[in-house]
Amino acid sequence: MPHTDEPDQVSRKLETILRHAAQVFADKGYEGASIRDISRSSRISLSGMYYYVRSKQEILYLIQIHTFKTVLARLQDSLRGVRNPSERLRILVHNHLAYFLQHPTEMKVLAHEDDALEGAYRQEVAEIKRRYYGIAVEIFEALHEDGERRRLTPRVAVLSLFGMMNWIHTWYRPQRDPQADTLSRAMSEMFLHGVMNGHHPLARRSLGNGRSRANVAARLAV
Amino acid sequence: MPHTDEPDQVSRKLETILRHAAQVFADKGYEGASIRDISRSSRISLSGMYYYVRSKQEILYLIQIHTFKTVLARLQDSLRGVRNPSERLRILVHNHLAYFLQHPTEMKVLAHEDDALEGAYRQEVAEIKRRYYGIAVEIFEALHEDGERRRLTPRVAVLSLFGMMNWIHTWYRPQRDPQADTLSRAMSEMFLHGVMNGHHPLARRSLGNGRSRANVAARLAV
DNA sequence: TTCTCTCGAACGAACGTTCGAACGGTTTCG
DNA sequence: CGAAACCGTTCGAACGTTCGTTCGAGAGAA
Repeated sequence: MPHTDEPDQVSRKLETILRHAAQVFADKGYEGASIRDISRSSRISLSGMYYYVRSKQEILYLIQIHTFKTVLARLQDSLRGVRNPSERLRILVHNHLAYFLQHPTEMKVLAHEDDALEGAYRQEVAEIKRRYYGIAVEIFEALHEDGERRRLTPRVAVLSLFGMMNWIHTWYRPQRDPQADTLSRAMSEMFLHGVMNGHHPLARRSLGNGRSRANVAARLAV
Repeated sequence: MPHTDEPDQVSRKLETILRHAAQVFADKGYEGASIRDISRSSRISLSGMYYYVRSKQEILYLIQIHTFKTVLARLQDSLRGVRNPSERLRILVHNHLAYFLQHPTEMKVLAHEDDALEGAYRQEVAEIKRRYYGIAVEIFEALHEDGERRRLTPRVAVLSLFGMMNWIHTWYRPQRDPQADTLSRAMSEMFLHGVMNGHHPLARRSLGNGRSRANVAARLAV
């Protein structure tokens, strides 16, 4: 029954497939999931899926590329016009986590099926990942631009930050854990100032200082 | 040919299987790897493997439980006698990363095949994980024992730290990246004091904020 | 008829697991 | 002492199932 009513029947159905596929991949892993699982879940016959999609790999590719492009585009949008490096860092963390928690299944597929793709698919996703990583490195380097000596390589710092954020898919429970705003503030603060915030790292002042200040810092976010 | 010379022929061969299995699981993922792959790699016939092992799940279980128990035991050993919370935290990070980098394949299997186990196998591993997590939480809470108000839930802080550490298996390259000592110092410092170490978090000098910064930002921006 | 979409049926390959035979060494016992 | 029975170990062959993918027929609108 072609040409019904909606804007684009084909891409709507492809979206349905990808939506269900992301769920199945998130549940059972890419290798553990079968096309039949996706077919059953999306109520499209097994062979019918191949009208919309070339292979199982392409399904994974489409999920990853779409998710990643969206996250990257939103980040660039949110970053536009913001110059302060700390603020830019907080925006990156918030952007990442907000999308993460809003689309947990896609993000799990992105984080967990990192090396399931092969060949051209793999390279295309890697290219976007590199751009995303590059933005983070630039932000990190700007943080230290005012002549402060560097204690960490940008690589280690940025990948550690990504680790914090991406690992969430293994433990986050919506009921139990803070929402995106709270969580991203917490992680930004952790990354920038550590959990011992208020104590100077070396000249450890033995006062219970910096209390209200820390509050304001969190609220003002700069 | 039973009873040759070595101490325990059977457990030696089981170890061989587990060693090769860890490599195969790390390369192709638990679901993506086949018993035949492990058989080929360890030079033991397909059916011969079942003399040493009950099932594919049991192979994964044995790898995970052994690795986890070893890491936990070493941690408890290294922690013995150390009271200072910061020092304890540094020991935990160093213990984790040192083992991680020394046994990268096992650690990847531990970190990546988190929910591949089922039933009793899964619960046994979860129990050890809980103990490990508990130690980290205790250390974190001791860090803040001196009346400082808490900005982070221990849960979020500790799981973020684990995220930093466990994510390493996705990016670490022995040639390129720092060794365990350097890396664990970097991550401990990051966790405790953040990457902005040296700046007080809030007392941001309100200079014409970032002329030179803005320059560089403009150059770097996306 | 042609074009877009759908799907039942089938393909060969690969999967985890099982079975029973065979091997060589040890133990038992006539 | 020699043969038979036994035991721990190994493995080729096969089991039933599931996998990703293909094919060709068919349905309905243009």
